[in-house]
Amino acid sequence: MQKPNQLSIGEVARRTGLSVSAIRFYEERGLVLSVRNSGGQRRFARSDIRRLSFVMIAQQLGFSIERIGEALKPLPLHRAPTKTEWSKIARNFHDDLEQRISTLIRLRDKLDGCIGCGCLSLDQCGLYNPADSAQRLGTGPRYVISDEMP
Amino acid sequence: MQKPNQLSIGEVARRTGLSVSAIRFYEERGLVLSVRNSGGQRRFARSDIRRLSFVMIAQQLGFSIERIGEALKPLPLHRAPTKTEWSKIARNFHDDLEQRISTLIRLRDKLDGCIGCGCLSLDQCGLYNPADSAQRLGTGPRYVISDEMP
DNA sequence: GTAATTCCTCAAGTTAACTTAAGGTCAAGC
DNA sequence: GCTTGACCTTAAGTTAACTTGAGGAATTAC
Repeated sequence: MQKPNQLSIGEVARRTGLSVSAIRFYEERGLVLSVRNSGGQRRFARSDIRRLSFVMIAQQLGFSIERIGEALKPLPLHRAPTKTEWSKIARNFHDDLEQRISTLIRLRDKLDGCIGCGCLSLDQCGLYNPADSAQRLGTGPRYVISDEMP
Repeated sequence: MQKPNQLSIGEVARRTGLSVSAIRFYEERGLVLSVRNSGGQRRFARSDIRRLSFVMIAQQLGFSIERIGEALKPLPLHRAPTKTEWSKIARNFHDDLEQRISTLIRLRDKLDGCIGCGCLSLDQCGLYNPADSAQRLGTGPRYVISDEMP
């Protein structure tokens, strides 16, 4: 009773390499959408494999699933997107990457300037600039990196 | 009863901009060491301010506290480190940064090559290579990105 | 027709890097 | 001598991205 264009979650898992639980999780977060069959089981479209592949690639590039969800919004759910639609998204990610790279390079250069100077104190070193940081890659709370005076 | 070279945790917090709880946490993780006064309160050395500043800088560069702890191991606890000692560590971080940058650049270039090609599938795209990824920047479990067959 | 898979839905656990809260002690000022 | 304010400890909460487990239906395989 499996229509040709309807994949079970297990099949999608096998084809993408994702775990079943991860796919359910992605659906919960709105990255993919499925329909249910008469027995209440999920059925995915073939095009969702590509969609999920994109999710995995974007994660490798270091994007959060929230960000990826944002990026995927313009794509149609449950219909294969066109090349143009994909490329728009890719270009968007490119710019983001570009920015992260240059931030990192700036920081590295500053570190180079500082090696051996022994000036490691926050007010002098110039390396410590909370504003343009590589921050927010870590996880939990990190509420106040800003200035004092509450 | 505060000796000149003995700072309370509150003072260290004020001078570094860290929160008191963060400093306690760092101590627990071995990034700094304190002694206790007669009443059981922590006393830090002046040199710990610079040590903690370094921790903050390293975090901006995107290093985990575990990694930072490793890096700080060769430094003497509770004695101001020499310039040579500092610069050795900085150089170490530099190499690490260098590597992260080139990985990111490689990925960006691949993305550039892919923009608009519409080939987003894991086996074709060349963008999806779990091995040299920007991975492990995210947080929780991420046990299996590898191949199947358990 | 029944056993073995696969799937479903919660609820709770995991890591990292801290924070917040609760309940009590220490130190400094008046 | 007492009242703030700073400090202490321990336990539990927070985000992200999932996993693991429990208890129960739906499918598939023989």
